[in-house]
Amino acid sequence: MAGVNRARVAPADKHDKRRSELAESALRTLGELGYARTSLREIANNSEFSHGVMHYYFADKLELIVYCVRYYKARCVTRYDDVIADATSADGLLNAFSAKLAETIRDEGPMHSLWYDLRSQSMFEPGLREAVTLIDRTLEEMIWRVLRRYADLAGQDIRLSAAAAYAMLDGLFQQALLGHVAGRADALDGLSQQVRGVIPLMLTAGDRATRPARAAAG
Amino acid sequence: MAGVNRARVAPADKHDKRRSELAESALRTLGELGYARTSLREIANNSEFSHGVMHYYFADKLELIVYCVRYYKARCVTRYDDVIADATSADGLLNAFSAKLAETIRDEGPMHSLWYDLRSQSMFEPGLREAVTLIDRTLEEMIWRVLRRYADLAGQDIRLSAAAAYAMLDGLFQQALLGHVAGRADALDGLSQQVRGVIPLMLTAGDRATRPARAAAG
DNA sequence: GTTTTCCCTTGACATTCGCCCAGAAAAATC
DNA sequence: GATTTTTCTGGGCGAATGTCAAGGGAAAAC
Repeated sequence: MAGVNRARVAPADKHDKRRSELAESALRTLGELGYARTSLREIANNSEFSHGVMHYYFADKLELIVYCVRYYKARCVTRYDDVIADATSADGLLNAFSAKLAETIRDEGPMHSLWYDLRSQSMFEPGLREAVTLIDRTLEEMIWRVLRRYADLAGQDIRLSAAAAYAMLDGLFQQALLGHVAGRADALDGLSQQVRGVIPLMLTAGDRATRPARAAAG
Repeated sequence: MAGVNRARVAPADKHDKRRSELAESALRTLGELGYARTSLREIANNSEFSHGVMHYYFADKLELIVYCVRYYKARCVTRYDDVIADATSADGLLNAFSAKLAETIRDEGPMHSLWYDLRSQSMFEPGLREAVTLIDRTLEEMIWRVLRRYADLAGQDIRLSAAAAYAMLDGLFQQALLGHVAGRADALDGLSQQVRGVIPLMLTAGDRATRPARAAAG
């Protein structure tokens, strides 16, 4: 009844492909308006389909949102893998990573706004929690990979848990995003500067592999 | 036109008092349902008034929300002042502060959820930004006071900006809140542990005023 | 005691929402 | 080319929303 009849060729792929198209369109609208103000009709208006089709591919508004969140995740997982792979020195990694953080805010600001919006919504909407928790975990692992590579290049150990390291960097990132959205011109440069100053503190020695003591001033 | 007619006695005080009552009631509902799902009728239902009165005291839904946010701020400013005043040693301050952080999540969880909800909403709703930015700044100053007192007691210097320190601690706090709301039993203890491990890293020497190197493990 | 002012209730409004459905259009199958 | 299946359209439903207006009723002012 729910539409899981497969005849012969490859209808499942087609089905998923259309879902992805709709999700992509939905993400664009969600990124602009946020979770609360985005309606299925608005999503459909910004796509090439009518509003009825949303309910054909998604049982529920929540199912659409969750699908979008997972779909969005897929594009984030490998965002900093190049940075990790290309790095040849601790300082080089630090510079590339901090720059990339600022860059993704500049290039994909609305998407990040949406992420924080949805994560907040998950505190009130239990149906969102599983997907949100999974993404948060994935991001934590991503940060952890960066940090481990940085520690390797610096020849030192990390003295933080993966959870703590991610939480703190996420806090910096979020503040920078807020500043960026609010129009503060120095938000992005400030983020890079802060990250370059903070990450060395997460290693054991702290003062040897990087520039002098005072880290982020402004 | 907006209702600034004062006759004789003290109508302004009465007016503001009622606004505060309504704001308090609204905050209770907002904390439970979040910004998106809370309607003026729902707020009124959870109060002793009817839904029409909201528009009598607040021109707009947004004005009500902003008033609520500012009203909520007033109760937060001095939350850790006792901790600062009562502390006699760096370790004592650290323990008291980290415990208080976890305590406020346990006691006022919904209110904090609402705060993060509204802060996220401010990225889509420009009308919220001013109030949100102001609160964020106030919280930053609060954290900075704690950190400065801690540095004084430890006889060391802080090697972070106020913005960076707040952002990172806020990140830890937010993750703990998310875990707490999701039902993770170790979220609160984990926060205290993480904070006790992280804050010493924010000072110059890092390894002398506190316990050994490895800080937050789990 | 009458009038005026203020506070609040109640009901209604236009709009919008998620959801559902009957049927058209398109694609696949025979 | 006919038939079946899949995909999509557009309208409509009930419920909920923010906002507003008309009016009651109590307190204050005269």
